Amino acid sequence: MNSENKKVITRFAPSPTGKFHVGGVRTALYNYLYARKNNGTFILRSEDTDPARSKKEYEDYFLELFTWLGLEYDAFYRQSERTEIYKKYLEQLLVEDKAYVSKETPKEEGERAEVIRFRNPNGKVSFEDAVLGRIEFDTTELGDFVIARSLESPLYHFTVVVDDFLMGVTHIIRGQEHVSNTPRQLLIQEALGAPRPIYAHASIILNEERAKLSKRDPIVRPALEYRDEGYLPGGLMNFMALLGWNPGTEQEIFTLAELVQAFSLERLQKPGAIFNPEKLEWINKEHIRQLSAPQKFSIIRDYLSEDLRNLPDYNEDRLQKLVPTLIDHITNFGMIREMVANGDLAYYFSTPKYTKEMLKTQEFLPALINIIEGLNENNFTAPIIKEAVWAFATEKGRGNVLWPMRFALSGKEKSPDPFTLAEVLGKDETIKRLNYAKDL
RNA sequence: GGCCCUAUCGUCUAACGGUUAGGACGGAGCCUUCUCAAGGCUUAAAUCAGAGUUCGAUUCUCUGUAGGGUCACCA
Repeated sequence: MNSENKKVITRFAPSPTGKFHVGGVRTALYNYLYARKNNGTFILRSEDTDPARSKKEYEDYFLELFTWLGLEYDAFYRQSERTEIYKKYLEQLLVEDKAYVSKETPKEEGERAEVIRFRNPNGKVSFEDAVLGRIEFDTTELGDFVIARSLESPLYHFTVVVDDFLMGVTHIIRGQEHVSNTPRQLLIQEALGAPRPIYAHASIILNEERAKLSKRDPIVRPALEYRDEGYLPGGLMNFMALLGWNPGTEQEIFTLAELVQAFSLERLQKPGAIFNPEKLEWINKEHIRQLSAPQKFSIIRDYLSEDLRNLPDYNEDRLQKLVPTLIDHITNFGMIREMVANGDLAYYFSTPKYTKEMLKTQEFLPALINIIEGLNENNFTAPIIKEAVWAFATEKGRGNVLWPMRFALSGKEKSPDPFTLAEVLGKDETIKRLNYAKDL
């Protein structure tokens, strides 16, 4: 229909009127992916034309979010700094009588006695949506809608159209809640003589009640909270990408770069998609696993508490050995914090306290200690320890040997297996704790 | 209510008009196992309803039903 051969330019245009919610991450991502996929340009634009609701801190919020996500934009605009530009086009429409100054009776506080209304030609408009197909509207019901409070105070529908026009935006990818806004914007475009971009209205993201995500939903917290809870940006984006889009293959785990390669407008879904937190957990876990060992280590260390670090036996060699075990137990790094709070980590760095009854039996501890004494401390790994202890444990009843061993090392009803514990603790510490248990 | 959109397992989804309707998450079971996880294997689970078109409808058309979005001097 148009812009087919032009360089692709997409934009994401949040309004700094609140903390950016996760739902928006998907729209931002799709615009980013499509631009990158086509070697195009991705623009970030702050739609801060409402002085009453826009706040700098909210702009900072989504800027910080973009940094965390690693979504690089090629240009950044602030609509509040473009008043003169809008004014010029407003005047043009006024001169051409495509808009007019209208006398009003203010109904609410802050309303003006005079606004600028668009002269609606009252016809039918239709457009070809990349995901929804042909959509037709009768614009009569829209009336002569307001496009500006005054020459210096333009409203959303107007600024969006002017900016998309001036910035050369070729593809508008946004949520389906915007389809009913499209006719107004089409009308303004025509009045301005602006080319029509391609629209792609992605499915709505729903909560468990099948309603659009709103601020009150516990899962749609401000996007940065996902960072604070220990989700990886790649994991979050991977999950969001799959809400309303699929690659057409059975691949489910993607890096950002892979998403860029796989993305296409054609595979955007029509039906609304429910935000499913369990799948996020799984996807995030897969991303955690793909981290390098040093990355895992340093992130885990960041989630440790001061108290834990101050434990008498705290040392990072031991933490290093603990990493694979910890990674196995988490789907996000916030769970490390929980483990610390629940006391599931303290025993690695301080001698556990427990009573002799909890060991169930001390009978086989001396023999067990003997076996472990015989192992080489430089090759003290879980498989080797298991191999050394297994036959003995089987002979005496595994629960009679393994439970006291594990308990002596952890002081916990639940913990990783005793061999893993022993490896992390090292030979000396293991024997020390076993002796303590034996003599209790 | 007007206008607009949508309809495949509980969820995310796949399927040139011809498939035993596939995969994943979650669930269940089994294996492993001193505990808790992880892991491996297995398994249950869906085409909203009714007409029509067609040799043949998940797929196309219509109607119904259900759900959702949107109706600002917000964006």
